[in-house]
Amino acid sequence: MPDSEYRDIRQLNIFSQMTDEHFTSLMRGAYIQNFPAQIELITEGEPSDFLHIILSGSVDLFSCWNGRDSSLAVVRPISTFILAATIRDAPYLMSARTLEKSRIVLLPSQDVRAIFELDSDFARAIVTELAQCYRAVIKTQKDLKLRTSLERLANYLLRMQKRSGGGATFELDFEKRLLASVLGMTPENLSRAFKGLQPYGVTVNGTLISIHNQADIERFAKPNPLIDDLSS
Amino acid sequence: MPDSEYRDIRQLNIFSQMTDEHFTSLMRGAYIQNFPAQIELITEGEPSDFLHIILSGSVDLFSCWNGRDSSLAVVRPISTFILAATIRDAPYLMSARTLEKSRIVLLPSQDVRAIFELDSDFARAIVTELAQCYRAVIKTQKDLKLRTSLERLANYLLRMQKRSGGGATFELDFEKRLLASVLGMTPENLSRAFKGLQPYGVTVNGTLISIHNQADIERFAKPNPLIDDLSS
DNA sequence: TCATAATATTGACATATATCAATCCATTTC
DNA sequence: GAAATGGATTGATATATGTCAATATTATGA
Repeated sequence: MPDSEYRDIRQLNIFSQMTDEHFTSLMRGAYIQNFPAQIELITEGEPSDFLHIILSGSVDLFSCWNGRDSSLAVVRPISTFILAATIRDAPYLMSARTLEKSRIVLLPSQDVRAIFELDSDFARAIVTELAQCYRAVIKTQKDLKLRTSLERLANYLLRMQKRSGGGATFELDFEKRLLASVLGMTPENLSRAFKGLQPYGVTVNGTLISIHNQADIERFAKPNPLIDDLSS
Repeated sequence: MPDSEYRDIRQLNIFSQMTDEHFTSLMRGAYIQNFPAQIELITEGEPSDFLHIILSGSVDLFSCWNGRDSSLAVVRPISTFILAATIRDAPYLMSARTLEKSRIVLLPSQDVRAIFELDSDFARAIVTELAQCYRAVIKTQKDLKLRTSLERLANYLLRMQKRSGGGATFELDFEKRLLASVLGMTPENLSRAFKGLQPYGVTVNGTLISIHNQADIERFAKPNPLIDDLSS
């Protein structure tokens, strides 16, 4: 593994406070791999053998039941995923597949749990991380239960706008079919939802979104930090 | 606080491994109170001043947005709630209200965080707890996104049946209006959903549920441990 | 015990969302 | 560059779910 990647991983909140010795020991057991697009990295229900770290590319976390499937989240660099399953030594609740060519680090779950027992700063960092993940899912659940699909789309666009600098135009960062699934709707409905936002000054051209009237769309979307603030 | 309650709290997973000294110190700062029904204990958005422990009664965790509201969970004894907000020193994401007369312990969040820094066994116990909470919410999200309301109800009934011993009849443990909100539907729709399960051998009489044909309802509900197992 | 209030149910209807089929459009592949 | 592929859009329609109003049922308190 190149030094720059090693340092990038070290700077993740979850690893930044642990001792050098423990970090080195964790990394010694790491596998690093480049995966092509559309590879299933993880299948729900299987034992959680590895904690994953995504260094480049993007990964879709999804789940299937009774012939249906739904995307729960898209993970981007640099972050870990499947932490809770690793810690609890429990089966994966979601499957994961690469959306594009992606570089992934695999840390054996056993090693992670062993260091977790040894290094209490690592344990505390995991607490903080899990608490944040938990709160993120609660926010998603509120989004799903309290909002219509049109409202979810409007707020999603405002979050993306903020994340990409706040300008009037920005790009969607994955295809609409996937976005529909993340937002809990069908692709057809997403198309119609985009049309439904036109009266509020939102236009779409391929993956390019333009917000012509910020006040209008915000008045409709009513974004709320307790649902839409990604941090905190 | 009576000794028996003190011991009950001590036996919660999150507290059972910490030193006596730290536990005693935590409990010294605790407030214990009996609340009547329908008291709002917590309001979303406010700073998380206390970690709550419910000793008796029941508490509804809910959230509001744009004039709508939805119940996210019902908490029963003996357990803690609002752990993630306490740990992150972040605002509550949900409100909480007593559903009936309830006995609640309030632990100042500052104290919890202080002991969290001192006692690494406590920190590790919190990791385990948060990982479980996280996985529980992910399961709920899968339930919401992958199932229709009829399927959610069917699986909910199967979970309750299991929890109450597995017999053919059992009681709902809160009113249907609340159940509807927890399941993400309206009370009217819940009524119709109960009717919709009759062809699968489910009958309802007030709060008493009877499952006349276990195989039939299971064939319809298709329960899945990755969604419906409360533990793991 | 009755009176009152709250919850639950039902029916009629409106809206939201999904499904299916056809077409359009962009991209890839040869 | 033409064909082929897969995603995106559109229209027609079906289904699921929500809303409103009326009534029934249950719980509550004087």
